Amino acid sequence: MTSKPVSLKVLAAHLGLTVGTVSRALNNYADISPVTRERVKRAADELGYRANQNARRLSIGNPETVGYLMPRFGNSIAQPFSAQLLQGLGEALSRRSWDLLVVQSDSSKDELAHIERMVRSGRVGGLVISRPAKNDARIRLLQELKCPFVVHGRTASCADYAWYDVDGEDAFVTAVNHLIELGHSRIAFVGAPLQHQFAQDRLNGYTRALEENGLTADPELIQIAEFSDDGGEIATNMLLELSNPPTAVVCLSDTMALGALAAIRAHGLQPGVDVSVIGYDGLKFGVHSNPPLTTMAQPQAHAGRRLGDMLLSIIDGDEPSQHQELRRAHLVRRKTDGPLHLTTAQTNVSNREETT
Amino acid sequence: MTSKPVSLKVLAAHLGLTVGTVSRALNNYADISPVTRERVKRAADELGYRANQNARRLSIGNPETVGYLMPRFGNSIAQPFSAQLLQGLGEALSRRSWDLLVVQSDSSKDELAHIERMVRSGRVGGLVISRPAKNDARIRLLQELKCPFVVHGRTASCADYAWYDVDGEDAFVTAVNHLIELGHSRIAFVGAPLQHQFAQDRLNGYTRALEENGLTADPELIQIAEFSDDGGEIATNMLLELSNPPTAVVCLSDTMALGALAAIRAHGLQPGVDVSVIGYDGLKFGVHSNPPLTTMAQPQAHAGRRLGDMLLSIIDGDEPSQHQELRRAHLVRRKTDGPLHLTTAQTNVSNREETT
DNA sequence: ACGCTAACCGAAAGCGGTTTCGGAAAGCAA
DNA sequence: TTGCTTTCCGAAACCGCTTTCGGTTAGCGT
Repeated sequence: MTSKPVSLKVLAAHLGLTVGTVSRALNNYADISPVTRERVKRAADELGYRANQNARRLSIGNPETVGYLMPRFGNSIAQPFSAQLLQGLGEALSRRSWDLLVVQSDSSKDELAHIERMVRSGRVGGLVISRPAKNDARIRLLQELKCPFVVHGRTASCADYAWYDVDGEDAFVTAVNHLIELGHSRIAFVGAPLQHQFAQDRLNGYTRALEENGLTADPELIQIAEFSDDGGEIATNMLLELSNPPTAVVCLSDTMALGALAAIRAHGLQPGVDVSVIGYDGLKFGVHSNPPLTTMAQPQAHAGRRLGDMLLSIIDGDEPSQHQELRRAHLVRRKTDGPLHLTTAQTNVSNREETT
Repeated sequence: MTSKPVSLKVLAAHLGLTVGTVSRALNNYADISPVTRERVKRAADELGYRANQNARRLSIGNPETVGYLMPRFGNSIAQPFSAQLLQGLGEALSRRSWDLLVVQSDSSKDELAHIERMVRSGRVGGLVISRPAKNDARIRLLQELKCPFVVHGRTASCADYAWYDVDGEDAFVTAVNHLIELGHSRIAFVGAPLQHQFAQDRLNGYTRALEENGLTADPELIQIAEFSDDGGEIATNMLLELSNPPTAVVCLSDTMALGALAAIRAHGLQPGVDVSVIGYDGLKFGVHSNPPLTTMAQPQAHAGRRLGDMLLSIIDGDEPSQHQELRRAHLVRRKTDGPLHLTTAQTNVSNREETT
């Protein structure tokens, strides 16, 4: 279907030169006279010549491409991050005119197979993965394949690979501290299964902050559910129906926090006055929730760009361990954090309503 | 850095065969005896052999890759669709083990340059673009390059290329009709600049529905602003401060609708009772807005998959015009559409407040 | 005039596969 | 045994580009 592009051969013939000469001319070799160099270049873009990249990359032995493993997402409300991250990655790569390949897999098993195929077949020169599991098989695989990679997030043993992460533990420490300063002491944690490292990190921050303030972490107040708004709602329902419900809850993500708000409202309670909630992510949508969601916002803007630059450096030969970047999230107060309102929260426990 | 992968040559040497034989064995040629075929395959995956794709694709003259042009997004709140769409595209492509390249550009000019480079350099065998402008230069370029492509969305003259779109005009007709059935007659349109075809389509639906109901479209009631929540808020503020404000407003997107809700609340009015609003997109977040947003939901789930399949078919030789798919959006009623409340809406006009 | 260096380009060998073609060995019929 | 297919594999060309290596020509000093 596609019209045949002009090759180096026809360009050379057109010029009465050999392919080698033309190639060197286009690549600014010193052994080509300035006049023929210009002549070649003029002819090249008159004929619309573009070097075939498959051929070129085969020849130079460099795929000039990196892969991005899309995180598999359930029914998460939004992945606004993916887009931003891809954009940043693309920026970093385009400065060298490298390409960005996105890869996705259904199961974690064929994700590994995918990775192996990608790197063994020379399709990518590096990979960026995100949301590592606690003992992520992908990381081990990439290490033994000796394939450069960076990870968005990090695991417990992250000493010898490159990563960019925002400190979830720290974030939840400040979130909980903030709630304690507001007078709360029964603070709950709404989380998701702990196979993902970030889920564990944030839980750790929660418990650490409690301990540091001399509060004992009540196991009842730790609710694990599906990583979605529905999960957040279910978990929060459980919490509110406890005999001694929390007066504040920190949520693993803004998405889960939205579910928490729904649950609270459904119980006839008022988020931010009867029970406070703090989310995590800093989704812009949070401005429009009911009421606007207080959250720990992560500096997401430059993640992709940084990740891309790091990966490129490593491919250039840098030691992966030199490229580790930890950012902090910051509290953005909107309307769901408020001072303790003991009476209201403790009385309206038995309301059970349904959200639409 | 990467450890050298085993090539066909070493595999052949290891087996005491020639590369040609090994290649044919792996590709199930009939002129290879079953026993050596199996022997070769066993050895191949024992040694972890993977055909170098650059070499392979160069040889077969097929990039086996399609590109996705990421829509440039300004400060739009989120691109939740991109992720889903990429996922669908990936699915379609992976069934043939084709690759997906994402491309993005800062300006529309180097987007064209990008495209030309991509196809001329044989990096991609096809392209998918989205959100076409009214007379999209990319489409013309791709046509003259004779490069297979599909577009997500469509322009006015869409007869001779392939596209997948949901009928924005129809959607806004049903939205406006719904509002009229609820008793509204002063219905406003909050939109964005009309260079994008979808913005025009939806406006057309708005005006058409008005006409079909014997209502005259009041130019005052058509507000064009930036394509974002802030834009929606600004536009709605203008509307509410009219001497004869609307009692309902349809918004170009859910994101803009969220801004509209904010403006309405800031005027001390109640969305869904004092002034109705209907968005477009069907964002899941709409459930959590204040109040939950009524919207025209588009069937987004399969877009990527369909687009991918279409593109592959066209690359296989199908006529592009055979692959045109128009889907309909459907109304999902939440809480921002309600019957006409004349009194309240007409009196609270002069409130001016600020949102945070 | 000679020799020597520098400037410039052609030739050719890869890169790692695919695919066509031809020929040797094996099978079968006569 | 001869002759003729099959079966199976090796040889080699090719995909389009890069890069090294020589060799020719021009320019220079003497």
